[in-house]
Amino acid sequence: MLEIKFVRHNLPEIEKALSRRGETADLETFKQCDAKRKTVLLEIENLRHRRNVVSEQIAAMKKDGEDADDFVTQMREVAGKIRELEYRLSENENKVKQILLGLPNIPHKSVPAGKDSSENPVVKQIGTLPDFDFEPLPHWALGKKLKILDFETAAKITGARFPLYLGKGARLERALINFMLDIHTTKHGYKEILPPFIVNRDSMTNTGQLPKFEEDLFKLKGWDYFLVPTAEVPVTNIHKGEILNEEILPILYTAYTPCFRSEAGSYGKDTKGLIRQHQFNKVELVKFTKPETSYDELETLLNNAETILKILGLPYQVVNLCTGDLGFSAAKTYDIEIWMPAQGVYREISSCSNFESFQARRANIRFKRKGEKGTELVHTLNGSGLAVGRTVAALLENFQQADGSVLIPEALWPYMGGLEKITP
RNA sequence: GGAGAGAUGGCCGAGUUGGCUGAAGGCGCUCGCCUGCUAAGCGAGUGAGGGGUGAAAGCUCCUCCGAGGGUUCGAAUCCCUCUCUCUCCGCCA
Repeated sequence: MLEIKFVRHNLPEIEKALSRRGETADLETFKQCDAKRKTVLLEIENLRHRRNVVSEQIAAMKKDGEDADDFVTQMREVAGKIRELEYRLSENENKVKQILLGLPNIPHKSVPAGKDSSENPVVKQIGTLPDFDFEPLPHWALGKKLKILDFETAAKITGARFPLYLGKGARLERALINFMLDIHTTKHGYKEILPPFIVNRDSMTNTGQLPKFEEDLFKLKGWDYFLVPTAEVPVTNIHKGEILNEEILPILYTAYTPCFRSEAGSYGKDTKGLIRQHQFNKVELVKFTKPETSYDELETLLNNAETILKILGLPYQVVNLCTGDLGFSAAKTYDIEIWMPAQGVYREISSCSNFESFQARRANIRFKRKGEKGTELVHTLNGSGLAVGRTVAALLENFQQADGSVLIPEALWPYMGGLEKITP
């Protein structure tokens, strides 16, 4: 959410930012309701003041045994008027709030203009692409041959777009989760979190999934609860409503969770393999920072995620999401895209974003500077470090051998019980 | 699932026959004093959000005692609903 004062005084800029993202909003209604809200509020405050003063007077008179009936009658009328105005106020406030909740974040000035993902500039490319002297298989075919992935059985158990890992495949997934968490906690200074996998509506609203994107979520029947689409939601909400001390910032959390996404509107896209599933595992990085350091922290967050790929030896590129591709809550996002040789494309494996105060304002996460009065909103950031299923897919495809086996990166050997290679 | 207790400021904790209590007291924190050092001591200050006014310091008004609603001239205090926490019983990984 953007600050109401900012929106109020920068309507043209908001409009411009919206159009850069290819979006629109009903700013005219916002203007009207906001103005109305203010005049009504002023009127209410005046009446409340009068009521407070006279009520005190009534108290004094009663104490002295005087008759205050006239004042009481008067105030009865005032109370009625206040009630009426309060109703009108809340009507306008609700409209204003709904519009505010529907406004996406303002892109940072370093975000390039563009209409969609095809216009995301590549920031860097790391690693060398594998050069096969045979036709590389897609990971789903490898998974089947190696008997470590079985999507047919998963479909039998649940339905389409669910993974079933078997044997070494299950072990590999678990190894990667532990490996990633270990790197982030021991090398990068993050604190490990294991959060609830189900969250309430308030938490989803704070991070921006709601109210706009409810159709992307799995909702529990009979509860106003949702399955987490990313650990970002429960972890960011750890500090909701809190006023943090300056000294404890930045706060760095890393968390493994499964992620559940309805993938509404993506039918027919990436139907094969581990790329687009209703359930996948992810290790997430979350930061709470002071405003002046958040963009530096975004760079280190990106580096922390990249480190995983560097250690694993997987080739990737980093793109800077353009205005048209930027997520709703983000002010700036880098995507890390992993090379998938069988398809000959780069696929997103991590998304690292600075939300500035957008989520903090909704979640009311503030901090206090030492020796200064008042509070400020923190900046929140997060990024995948990394999506585990897609990492498995990338490992299989990039490290496949002519004999159908797949080499396991050395860093994972201890996590695989010494296994260096998966063979059919 | 059954029975009961509770939710107050950064923290602890008073306040429920409704009326100068935005909230005593303590801790913590900030500034000053004192003090060979440390500790202790003394003095002052110290919630948040919003509005008006002002160049600013400030002054002033409104709101907030888990959330929402109600009663009342007036509610932290009374009533209702919800959420959460704790205790006991039951059940259970």
